Amino acid sequence: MALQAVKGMYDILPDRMRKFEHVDNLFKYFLELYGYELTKTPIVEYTKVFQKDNDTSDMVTKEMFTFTMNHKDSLTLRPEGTAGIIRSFIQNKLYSGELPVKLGYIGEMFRYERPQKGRQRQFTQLGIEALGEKNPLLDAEVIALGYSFVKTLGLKAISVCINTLGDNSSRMAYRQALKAYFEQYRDLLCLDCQNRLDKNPLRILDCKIDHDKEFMANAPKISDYLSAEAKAYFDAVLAGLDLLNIPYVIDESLVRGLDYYTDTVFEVKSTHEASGAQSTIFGGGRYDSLVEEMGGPDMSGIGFAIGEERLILLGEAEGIFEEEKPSLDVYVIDLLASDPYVLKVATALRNNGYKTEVNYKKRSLKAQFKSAERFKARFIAIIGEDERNDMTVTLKDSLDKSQVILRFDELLEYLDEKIGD
RNA sequence: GCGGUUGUGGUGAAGCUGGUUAACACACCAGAUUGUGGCUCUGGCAUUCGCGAGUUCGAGUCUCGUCAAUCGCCCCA
Repeated sequence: MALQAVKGMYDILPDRMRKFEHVDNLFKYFLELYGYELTKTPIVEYTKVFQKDNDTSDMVTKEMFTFTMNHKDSLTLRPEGTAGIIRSFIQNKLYSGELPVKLGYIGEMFRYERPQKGRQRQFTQLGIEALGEKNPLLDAEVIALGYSFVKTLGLKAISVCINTLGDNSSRMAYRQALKAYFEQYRDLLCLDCQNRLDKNPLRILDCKIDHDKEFMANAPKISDYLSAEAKAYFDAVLAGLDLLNIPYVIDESLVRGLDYYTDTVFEVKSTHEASGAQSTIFGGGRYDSLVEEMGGPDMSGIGFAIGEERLILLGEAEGIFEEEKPSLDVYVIDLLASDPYVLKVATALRNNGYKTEVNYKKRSLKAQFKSAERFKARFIAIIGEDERNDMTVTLKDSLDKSQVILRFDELLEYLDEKIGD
C-alpha cells in the first residue's frame, strides 16, 4: 500500500501554512501586549502528568496516545497544554519569582478520537496560563486577551459563554445534589446519561437528547450552591467583562471536559454554520487545586487554549485570509542552460533583499515567461549569450512591459529606484 | 467505541439496468513562433477506476472484506 499520513494527522501545505503563520504572528503579538512569554514544553510527558486522581473525563481515560518505551515508564503524547506547563512551572520553581507567572505556548496536541470536521488526532493549540494569582480582574483580562485576539484576526460570528463552578466545596455540594436529583429519574435518562450519572453528573446538563425532558427544568442549579465567596468572585469577573465591553452569555450548563476547573469557566464558540459539530474555538478556566495536586505550592491558575485548526477553518469560511501567494521581485530567465553568471545575478539580487527566483531548467523562452507569470514576478531579468558576454542584464518590467538593458553594476541601483522603498 | 455517505488522472468530474478504445473541462508539457508573457491552433498527458478477494463468458459498474475521506453520535480545542 502507498505510504500515507497517519489517520487524523494532516500535512500543512504552503497555502495553509501561510495562514498558520499569520495566526501565530498575531497571537505572539497579543502575548507581548499582555505580558505573556512564549515557552515550549515537550510533546511527550510521563503519563502521570495527565492523570489526576479521581479524574473521570473520557479524554484522560481513553483518548490519549499512550505507550511504553523499553518496558519502563508509560509515556503519553500531550492531549492538552496546561498539564505540561504546570509540571514545568513546578519543576523549574518558577513560582519563586514575580507572580503571576504568565506563559504562552503554541504547540501540537494529540488525542485519539475519531476524526471529523474540526477534530483531528494531531492539532495545534495556542494557549496561555497565568499562575500564582487569583483575582477576578485577571480572569476578565485573560478572557479579554483571547477575545480581542480572535476579533482582531477578523472573526465576527463568535459568542462568549461563561459560567462558574464555584470553589471546591460549592462544587462538591452541587455535584452531590445533581446526582441525587437525577437518580430519581435514572430510567428516563438516555443511556449515555445513565453512564454520566456515575461518572460526571454535570455533563448531563448539556446532553442533547435529554435536554428537553421535563425533569431537566427543575434540576438543581449551580447558582444555588455557590458559597458567598464564589458568588462574589463570579460577579466580579462579570463586572470586569462589562467594563471591557466584552459581550457574554451566562450558560449554567457549561462545565468543560477537564475535571480540574473551579470558579470561572468559559468557552468561545463560533456561531458560523461552517463550524459543524465542533463549534468551540477556545475554552479555559480557573483551577485552584491543580498546581498543588501536581506537587507544587498551593497556587491558583487560569488559562485557555485555542484550537488553531478550527480557528483557521472558520477564518477561511469568513474569508479573513489573503489567498494570494506572495509575489516575487525578480524572476531570472536563463537562456544558456545553467550559466554561472545567472546565479551571480540572482545572488546579487537576493543579497540586496529582492525576492528572486531563477529558472535552471532548460526550456523555451516562452515557457520561462509563463513560469515567471505564475510566480507573479514584478521584473523579469533575461540572460542570454549577449548579456553574459557583456556582463549585462535585460530587465523587463511586467507592469508596463518596458524593457531596458543594464550593466550588472547598474542593476541594483535601477531596481532600488523602481521598487525600493 | 457507534452510525450514515463517499472513493474514477494534478484538479473538477461523465460513465445509463455489467458488454469490452475510461467522455468532457481546467491545469500541466511540447510545437506552430529556434530571444519575449495574451489569444488561437496542433499534439501529449489514467496499461486503468482506493486496495484485496468473489460472482460472471465478461466488472469502473454487482457481493464481501479492507483502507481512506467525510458528516453525525460519544468526547472535546
